Amino acid sequence: MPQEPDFIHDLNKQQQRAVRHGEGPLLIVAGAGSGKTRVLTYRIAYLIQQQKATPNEILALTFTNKAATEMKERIGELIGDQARRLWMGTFHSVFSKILRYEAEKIGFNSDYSIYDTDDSKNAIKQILRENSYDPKEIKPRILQRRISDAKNELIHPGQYNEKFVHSTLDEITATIYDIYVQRLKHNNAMDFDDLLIKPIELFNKYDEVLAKYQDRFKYILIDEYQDTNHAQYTVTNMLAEKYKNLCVVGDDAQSIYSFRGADIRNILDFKNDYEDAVKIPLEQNYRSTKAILKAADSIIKKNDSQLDKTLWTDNDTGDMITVLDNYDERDEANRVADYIQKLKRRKGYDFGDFAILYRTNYQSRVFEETFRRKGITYQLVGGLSFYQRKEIKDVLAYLTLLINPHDDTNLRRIINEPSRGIGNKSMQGLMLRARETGQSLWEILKNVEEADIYTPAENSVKDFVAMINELKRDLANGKKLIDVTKKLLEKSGYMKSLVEENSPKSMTRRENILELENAISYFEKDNANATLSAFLQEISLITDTDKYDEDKPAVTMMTVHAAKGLEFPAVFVVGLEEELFPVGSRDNEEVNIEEERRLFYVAITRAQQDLFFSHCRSRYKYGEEQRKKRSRFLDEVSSDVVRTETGASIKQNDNAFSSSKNSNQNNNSGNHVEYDRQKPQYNKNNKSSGGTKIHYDNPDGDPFQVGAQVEHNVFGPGKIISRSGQGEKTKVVVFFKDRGRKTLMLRAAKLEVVG
DNA sequence: ACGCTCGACATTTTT
DNA sequence: TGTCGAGCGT
Repeated sequence: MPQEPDFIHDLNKQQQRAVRHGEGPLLIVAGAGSGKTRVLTYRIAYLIQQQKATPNEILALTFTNKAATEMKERIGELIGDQARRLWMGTFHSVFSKILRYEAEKIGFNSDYSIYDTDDSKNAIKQILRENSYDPKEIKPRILQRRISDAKNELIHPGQYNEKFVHSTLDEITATIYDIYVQRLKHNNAMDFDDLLIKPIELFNKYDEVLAKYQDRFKYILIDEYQDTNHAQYTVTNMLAEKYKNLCVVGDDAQSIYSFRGADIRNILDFKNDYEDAVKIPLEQNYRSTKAILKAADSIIKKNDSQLDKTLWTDNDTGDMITVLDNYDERDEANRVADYIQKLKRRKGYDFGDFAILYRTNYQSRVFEETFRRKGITYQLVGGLSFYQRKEIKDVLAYLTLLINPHDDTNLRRIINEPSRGIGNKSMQGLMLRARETGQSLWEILKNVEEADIYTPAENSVKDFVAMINELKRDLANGKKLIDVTKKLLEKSGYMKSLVEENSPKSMTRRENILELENAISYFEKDNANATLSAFLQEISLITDTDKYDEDKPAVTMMTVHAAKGLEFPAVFVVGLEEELFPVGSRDNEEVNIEEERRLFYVAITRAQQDLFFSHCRSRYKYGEEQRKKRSRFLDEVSSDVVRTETGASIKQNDNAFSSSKNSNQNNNSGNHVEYDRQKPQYNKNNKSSGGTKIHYDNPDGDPFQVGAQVEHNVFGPGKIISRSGQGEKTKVVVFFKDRGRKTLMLRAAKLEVVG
């Protein structure tokens, strides 16, 4: 056995144990900031260096491309170029590669399309229409969700029909599920869930295929194991069955993907699944101050079930966490911006040291506007990804058609985009014919004269078919992808119609298409034998989260989900209000409050030095102003590590504003009361939560009351946020639309009430 | 067949 | 506040 590499000494005792662990199952319970990625990368490098396995005998699975890329790079630094031969990537990308080799065995072809959530929804909507359901009554989103859940639980349409039908909606789900699965196969398409469950089908059907991959993968490592769902759990256990060299890393406290079917029991029960599993906890946190860690710990303690572990740190105590109490989301953004500028001056921070974390993507908008106005550079991660934009999906649909013509969903998407006279009526006829003959839409189009449709449309179809055929020929003749794409954009009239539209929107779309062209060029340059098929499958699995650049000197804005695994010197967790964080329920689904709490825990533990919590008393939703109660999580945080801006304990700073004049129309309060009833200890433990003190007098004669719309001769229009003092010394804080918050003496300021 | 206007409805979180 | 689909007029 070769001598141990020097790099092992970079690690602490527990980390070394994890890296040195030889054969057999291994569970690493890695608390936040405990050097988990480091252990994984070192372990892989160690296995190779100790000649336990060659790189292509190691399978390492992550949840994001970003994590995979980063790990690959770091392993490369330890062992050099051979790192490139590792089987490392997201579950979805690794299995989509395996499926490309094996597709024929399960009735697909290796050029299969990958449907994202939108494509699936479209397919479902179409199926609903074909079966005389109204997509307005039966929402495709709900069905897609149910179908996805079933798939991840490995419940086939037949089983679903037998065992899970208790209501009308169940019945419809069973029907549509069955047709949906057939339809995707017919289209030679797989959705995200298929990429996980088709390998299981494959392995169940062909022992020798399973044996081949079992033999190949001597060591299997899984990151973020707490986020695996049943399908992922099953497929990895199948693969690990021979050698049982399965190493899983995770933290039950950071399980935040149950909405995607992630089952926290997978990590909690690992020791039951593998009796001889070795469990190694990583408990030293290298990331955060003691104060931040204490806040995190006080939150996670409120949850019932968790693996036993205690995080500790040698780091400084650090500053207390500051709670920002804002009037509304514009106020919030302004003050966060001010704090960023202040900290930058005082502590020598760079914009790249800050992160704004929120629960939902739409919250980013106000921050973007504010930061642009104040000259703060930022990078937005997530939201609508580049590859989900309409124009990009359109172009990709054209390209998909060139290799997978039977993909009706993508064909339907672009057959009349730009409009070329093939309207709804004609399409109805063509699709009906396709369904009756069992052929794909493309086959009907090829022989369009046999279908009985209007002559002008028929001619357009012929032109369309000719165009696609020509492009297919080009591709077969080895024409470069980028040239095919450019020709396609020209021949289809897609570019022309954008040029003619000549709006700001169409300009952006043209720019995006140019960016796509660049991506294609790069792909061709990087991959000697680049195929269109490989390109399309690769980019189907790219998300915007992957393009986060940690070296960019810009404030990062992202959801807490997207921030998992990252760290920042200074973090603002914003929008800490009831019904937002924790989120409000939807579709009658119960909110998993423990998961929301874990999410908050993840948010807190991203911070290294400085942490801020922020909440608004009022927030616009769907263009309407809503009163907000501050998040229960603020009351759950250990009160000796948080303070208000003035240094006071937040416990005294009650939520007076939202319970004043508008309390009777506050539609959140009902939910809150209900929560209190279910969990009376919440009120008992946190005396501050139920107060209904009225802070503001409301004498009729004085129009300058809180909430009044006012106009100032210099500052312009605004709204009174708060009011203090008596008589001549009465002061008001006004939030001006253009100038932000100002404190004014009522007596001196020339204020007028408007409206 | 197309394009415009109006109204309904939506915001969790992601591969 | 924004997007999407239905309905109407051309």
